[in-house]
Amino acid sequence: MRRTIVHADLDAFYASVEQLDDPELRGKPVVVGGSPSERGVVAAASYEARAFGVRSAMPMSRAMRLCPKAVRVPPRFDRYGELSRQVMKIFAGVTQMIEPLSLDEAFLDVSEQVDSYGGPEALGRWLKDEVKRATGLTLSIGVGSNKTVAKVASDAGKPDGLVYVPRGTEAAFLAPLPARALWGVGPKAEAALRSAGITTVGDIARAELATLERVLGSRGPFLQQMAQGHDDRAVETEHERKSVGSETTFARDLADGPELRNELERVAQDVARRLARAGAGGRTVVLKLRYSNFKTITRQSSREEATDDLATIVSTANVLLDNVVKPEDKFRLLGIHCTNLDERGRASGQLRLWEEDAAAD
DNA sequence: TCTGGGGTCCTAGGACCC
DNA sequence: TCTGGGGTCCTAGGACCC
Repeated sequence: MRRTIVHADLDAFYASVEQLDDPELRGKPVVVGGSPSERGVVAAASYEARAFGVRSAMPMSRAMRLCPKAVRVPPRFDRYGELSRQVMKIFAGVTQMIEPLSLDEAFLDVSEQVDSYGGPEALGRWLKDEVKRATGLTLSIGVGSNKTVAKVASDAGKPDGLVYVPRGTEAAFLAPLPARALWGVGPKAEAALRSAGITTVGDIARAELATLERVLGSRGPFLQQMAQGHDDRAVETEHERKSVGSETTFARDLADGPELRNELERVAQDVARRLARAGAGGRTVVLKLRYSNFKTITRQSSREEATDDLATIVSTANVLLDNVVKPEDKFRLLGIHCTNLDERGRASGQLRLWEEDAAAD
């Protein structure tokens, strides 16, 4: 069947919201994220800040060095959630086949609706105009015959883009792009591909399958399919949550002691609260520790019955910590995750993406 | 330059069962 | 005193995405 898939992505979302709500910030470099003195990183940067080389996930200290005039704003996830819901409602007015990927991004299957909107580009234009009118935010749109093409197309047009890739031109559209443009190719895969002489999506499309499997393992065949413009993955409207977690990086490294154990309890409270809100319990408690040298370990413990009980989570995590900690250890991060969620949690998970926190830009 | 926090998925080894 | 093997669960680590 001939499908038409839209990928919609709000531009520099968190930073754009801050500029929307505070006119003083418009036209200025704005960086959303934690403070440099507390080891924060950039969650989103306005395009004015990006001009200085500031990027998402960059240490805030570096961002402020690159762009000393940047205005740093702490994130306001509740506000981003409000606007996200408004935008998702606009999408829902076009089709019920929506797969939100984060607060600012979604796939839409508009196969049934595209003709009545006057075609792919007209439908994309309508979405952009409607979002702009209702919220003041700019949206980038990619339209194509599958998810891969739609996603890459919206990335290609940013910001405020509208890129339509007609059926039959998928492979030609993708071929010149860097391998990194494909979903699932990160720094490691990119480096491994380069060492095999593969740098573009077109190279992946043409490569020997055996080479790709050697370099990328079991993902090789699927990535080649994507690179050739083939992707029959459906837009998934249901999402099962698999885990609930919380973690915190300390402003300064902590050795074992009351301060660290208090942080553990605080993190556990956050997890228990969010489990309760989701109506979920987990059978497995995972303790995550990052040492001052950035080495990260996890230790987990499973039980027969799922739980969302704070005291249980705290005591389980404390025992896991007891089992690994040495007196000379210093930690920069502690996290607790609950996995193997019970049925209640998985069932209620699908609503959360629409309603809850967050991913970066 | 000094590295967040929310997640998902995959791999690989070992225990255990039949 | 030289080997089973398939299935499932648990654990630990890592790549990747936003």
